[in-house]
Amino acid sequence: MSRERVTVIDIANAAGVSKSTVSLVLQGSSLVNKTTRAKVNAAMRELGYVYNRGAANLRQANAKSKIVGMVVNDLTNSFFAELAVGIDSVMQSAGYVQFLANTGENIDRQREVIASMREHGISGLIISPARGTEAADFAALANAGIPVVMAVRNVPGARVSSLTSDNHAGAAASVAHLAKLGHRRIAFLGGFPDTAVFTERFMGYRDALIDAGLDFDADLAIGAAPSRAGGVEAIERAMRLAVPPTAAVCFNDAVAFGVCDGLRSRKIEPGAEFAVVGFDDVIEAKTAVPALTTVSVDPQGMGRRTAQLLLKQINSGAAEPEALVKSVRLVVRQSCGTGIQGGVR
Amino acid sequence: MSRERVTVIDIANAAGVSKSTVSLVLQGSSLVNKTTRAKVNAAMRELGYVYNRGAANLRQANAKSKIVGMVVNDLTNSFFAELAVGIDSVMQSAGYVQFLANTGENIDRQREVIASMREHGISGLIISPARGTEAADFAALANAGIPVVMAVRNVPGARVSSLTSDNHAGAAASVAHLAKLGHRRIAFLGGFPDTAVFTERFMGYRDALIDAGLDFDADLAIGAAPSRAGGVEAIERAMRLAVPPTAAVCFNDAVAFGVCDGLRSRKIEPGAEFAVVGFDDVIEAKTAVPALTTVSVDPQGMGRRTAQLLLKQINSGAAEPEALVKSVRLVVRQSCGTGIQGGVR
DNA sequence: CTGTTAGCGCATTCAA
DNA sequence: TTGAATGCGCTAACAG
Repeated sequence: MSRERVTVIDIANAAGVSKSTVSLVLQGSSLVNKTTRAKVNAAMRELGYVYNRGAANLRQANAKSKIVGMVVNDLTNSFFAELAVGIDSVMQSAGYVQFLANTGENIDRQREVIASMREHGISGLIISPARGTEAADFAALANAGIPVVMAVRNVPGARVSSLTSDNHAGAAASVAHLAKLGHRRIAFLGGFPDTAVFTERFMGYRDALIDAGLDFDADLAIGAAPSRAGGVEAIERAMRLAVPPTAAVCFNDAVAFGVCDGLRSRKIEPGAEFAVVGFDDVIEAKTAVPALTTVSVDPQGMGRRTAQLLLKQINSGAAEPEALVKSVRLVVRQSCGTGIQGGVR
Repeated sequence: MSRERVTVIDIANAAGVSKSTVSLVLQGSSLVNKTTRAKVNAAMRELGYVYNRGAANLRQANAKSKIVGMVVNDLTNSFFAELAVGIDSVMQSAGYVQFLANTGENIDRQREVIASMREHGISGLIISPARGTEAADFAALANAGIPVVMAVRNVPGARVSSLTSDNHAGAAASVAHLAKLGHRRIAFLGGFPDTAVFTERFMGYRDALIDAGLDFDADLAIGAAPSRAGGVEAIERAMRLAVPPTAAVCFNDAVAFGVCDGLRSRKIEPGAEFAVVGFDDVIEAKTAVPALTTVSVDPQGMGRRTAQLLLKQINSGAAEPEALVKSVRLVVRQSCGTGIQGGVR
């Protein structure tokens, strides 16, 4: 039954009052009589009235729409899924609804969805930009006074807020941790030097080596796919060196898993005989490999902070002040869980 | 610079035409002169005009809003994240934008977000309902002629479309597979009998045993948490039986991992000496354990089909016909990947 | 406390 | 081919 839309005027008639009285009731105004209010509410319930935010928003001069956009480069990556959940959590509490779009690193799609979201009246945007995103992609938004905050990834020239994790510090902390355990040959395994994230982590590793009074040996930095297979490959190459490492900082946890696989196939027990540290990118909180030290970023917490930052910008009206926030919770810990919590469908 | 909103009238003035001419250009009408069209387009570009879909939609009598809602019980579970990506993919292609909300199994939140989405004018809803969802939760939507399709989970009494996977057939296929390999003592490990999914899989297991001419032995059905730890626990109990099993159907892949862990700690090689089959719920496509047979549901494909179903319902106008679709791709395969693809931030 | 009037940005008649 | 008028559902002034 595609019922006709029930409008304020319908319920006004039903309640025997005028539209504006109904409007006042809707806004919870105290200027309306209790009994009148009750009658109006009753009518709304009976007729199945639903508030039309689109119309309301249209009327207000330059109101904020209680809608935000959220575009993610890869929701398939559970890091971003967790990020989305964190964002969603605070947005819901703040009475917002969010558009979600997955770009899959496709920049044309990204442009389309941003344009589409604008037409739909978002009052803010959180974006983890696809590779190749340019500062110009945010010009229109910024120009229209719509706050944008970038999460996880950053686009150099863009004059918008951003919230990224401190990759440099994380890698440095990992090295310091291993150095303190007595390791002197520490490898950096996995990843390709074509991303900002890689560069940051690698530089952190490099700088920390020097800080710890250790030499930087280029042979110990072995690039490989940021996957489990890549980790296997990298550790194989590493162990074939004349003087193999005794510990490794891995580009991410997938690589770290692969490194553990490779070590085990050589009858070396990871953790005990060979120390492995990995960034919690892929599997993060849900999984933990015993005796594997991880650098954790808490994607949900990052999402919440991102959302809060956007809300602040929206409310402050002046979206001008582009706060370039950096760093989030990032701890080196010894994990000991049994891994892979049971998600249930 | 919180610029004033640029409206059709602004660009009409700039182009030296009337508002309705602009409107015609916006709709790509062929009733407008080429040069005029060019002038209008130029003006739009210069002034940075953005189409206001809210207003446009308000004007039309009972237009469909090109917005759909999507509420998920747990986006943290990568099965649902993949599902969301599949849905997003076809919705984007169809020119829709989608609201996303994560309920975290909280039914009050679910009611709130559904109400909120209605107020924002969704023209359809895809929902993987939180536990405890009642048929009545969809009454308002259905009454307003807004199509709803449930994904993955089903709510018995609800008169809305749904798309669920064929759990019974999957479990049965697993048993048949193991029986053909010569196994006669096949266990069902993990999960708790408080969910429909468990019941369906368990019944599939049970029915298939009988079909294969094997006895159903209640001792071989061992409940445990649907997690890796649960899998360890279940296989421990199973192997302590007087006549232990030689193969197992696991409630999900997390359990299967745990079972493999448990077997290895007993120096039994999973796959070779003991056959393990698990549903791909948690880690699905991204991970694969060598020599572990999995029953795969392809969440993205399921998402795409779900979205298509919703679009069909939206376009058919009459949302009445609640098609109770069932079953999606579900194959028994021998996986052999290295597992955990490298997601990159 | 409640009703009247006007208009948000747009699309759709109807004339010109 | 284009301009003038009308209304979608709602809020914002004012009057009463």
